[in-house]
Amino acid sequence: MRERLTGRQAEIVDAARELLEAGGPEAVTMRAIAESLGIQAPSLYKHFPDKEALESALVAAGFVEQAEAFVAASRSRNPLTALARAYRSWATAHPHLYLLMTSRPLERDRLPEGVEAAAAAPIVKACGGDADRARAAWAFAHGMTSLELADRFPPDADLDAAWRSGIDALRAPHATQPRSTT
Amino acid sequence: MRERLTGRQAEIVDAARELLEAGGPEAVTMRAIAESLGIQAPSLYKHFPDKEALESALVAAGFVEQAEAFVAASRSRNPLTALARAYRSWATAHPHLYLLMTSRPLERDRLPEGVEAAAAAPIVKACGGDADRARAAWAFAHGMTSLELADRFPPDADLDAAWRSGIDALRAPHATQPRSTT
DNA sequence: CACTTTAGGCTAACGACGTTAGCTCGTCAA
DNA sequence: TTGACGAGCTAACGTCGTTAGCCTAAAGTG
Repeated sequence: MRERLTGRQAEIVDAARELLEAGGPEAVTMRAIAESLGIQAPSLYKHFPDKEALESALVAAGFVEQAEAFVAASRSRNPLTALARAYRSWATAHPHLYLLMTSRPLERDRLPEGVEAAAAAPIVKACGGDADRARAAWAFAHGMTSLELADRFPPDADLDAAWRSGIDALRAPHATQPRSTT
Repeated sequence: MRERLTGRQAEIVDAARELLEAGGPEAVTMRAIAESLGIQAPSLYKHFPDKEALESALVAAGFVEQAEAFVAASRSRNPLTALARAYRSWATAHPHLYLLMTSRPLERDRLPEGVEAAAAAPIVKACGGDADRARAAWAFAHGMTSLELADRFPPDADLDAAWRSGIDALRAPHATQPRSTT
C-alpha cells in the first residue's frame, strides 16, 4: 500500500490481526474477518481487491511496528545485544504475524516508503557500518527466531547461550583476511 | 513416519514432490496428486490419513536428503565453508521443499530415527564441538537462505560477501568472555 | 476347493473457502 | 430534485480437503 489506509480498511486489518494472533493463519478467513466486524464476507471486497492485499496491509503494519522497536533498541549502549533482544521478543510476542511477514516473498511496492531502510539502518550502525556483516547479523537473528518458532532446536538446547555465542562472534568485524566490504 | 513407507506411499510422495517443485505449494492438491498417478483423490486416503501426513512424509524425505548432503560436505577440509555452501545450494535447488521443511513446527515422531542428529553432527564438529556456536551457525545459514528465498535482501546486496562475513565471524569461538558452553 | 478377508480402487457428496454478480439503500453534491 | 456513489446485502460458483459407502481382485484359510 503506497497510500495510507482508510479508516474502514484499518478496522478490517485490525480485525484480521486479532484473528491471526488468536488463532493462527487458518483462523484468518474472509468470512471470519467479516463476522467479527458484523458484516458479510463479500463486503470486504469493497475495501480490498482480494485476501492477499489485505494480508499485505497486515504485513506492512507489522513491519512498521518492528522498525519502531528496532529504532528504540538502537538507542541503547550495546546496541547489537539490544537489537537482538528486540528482534527476538517482538517475534515471539507476535509469532503468527512474524511468520506471515517472513514466509512470503516481499512485495516492496505495498510497503510504506522507507520502512525497509529504517529497520535496516540501526543494524548497520550497530555493525560499525559494515553492510555485509549487518546482513549476516540480521540473518542470524532471523534464523534463530524462525528456528525457535518452528520448534526446530532440540529441547535441551540453551537458546540464550546460542544467541550470545552468535552475537559475540558477529559483533566486531575481526579482520581475518581483507575483503571487499561493499 | 517411524516405519518405512510402502511402495505405493513412496510413489505418492514422489508425485507430490514433483508437483511441489514444479508449481509451488498451491499446486500440491490431493486431486492433482491423484491425477498424476491416474487415480481419484479419495483413493489417496487408503495410503495416508490426511494431507498433512503426506506432507510430513515429503518433509521427512527432504531431511534425509539434506542430511546426506551435509555429511558429504563435512568431509571437506574447510568444512564450515563447505557446509554453508551445501546448505545454501540444497535449499536453492529445492526452494519449495525447503520452505515446507522449515515453515511448520517439526513433528519429530514422523521423522526417521536419528536424521536430526545426523544432520547436526557435522555442524557441531565443524564448530570445534561448541554446540551453542553450532546452533548459531545453523541459524545463520538458515537465516541467510530463508531471507534469500523470500527475496528479502535489497537487490544490490552482495550475498556471497554476507555469507563470507558470517562464516568468518562464526568459525572460531574467539573467547571474549568465559561462559557455560552447555 | 470354497470361503472370507482385505487392499485398493471407485462415485457421490459435504462443508469451508475465496470470489463474482448484481441488487439495495442512504448520503450528499449539483 | 436528482444523480452518483460508497458500502452494505444475498445468491451462487468453483476449488479444496475429506467422508461414506460400494465394488473387485488377490490373498489367505478352513
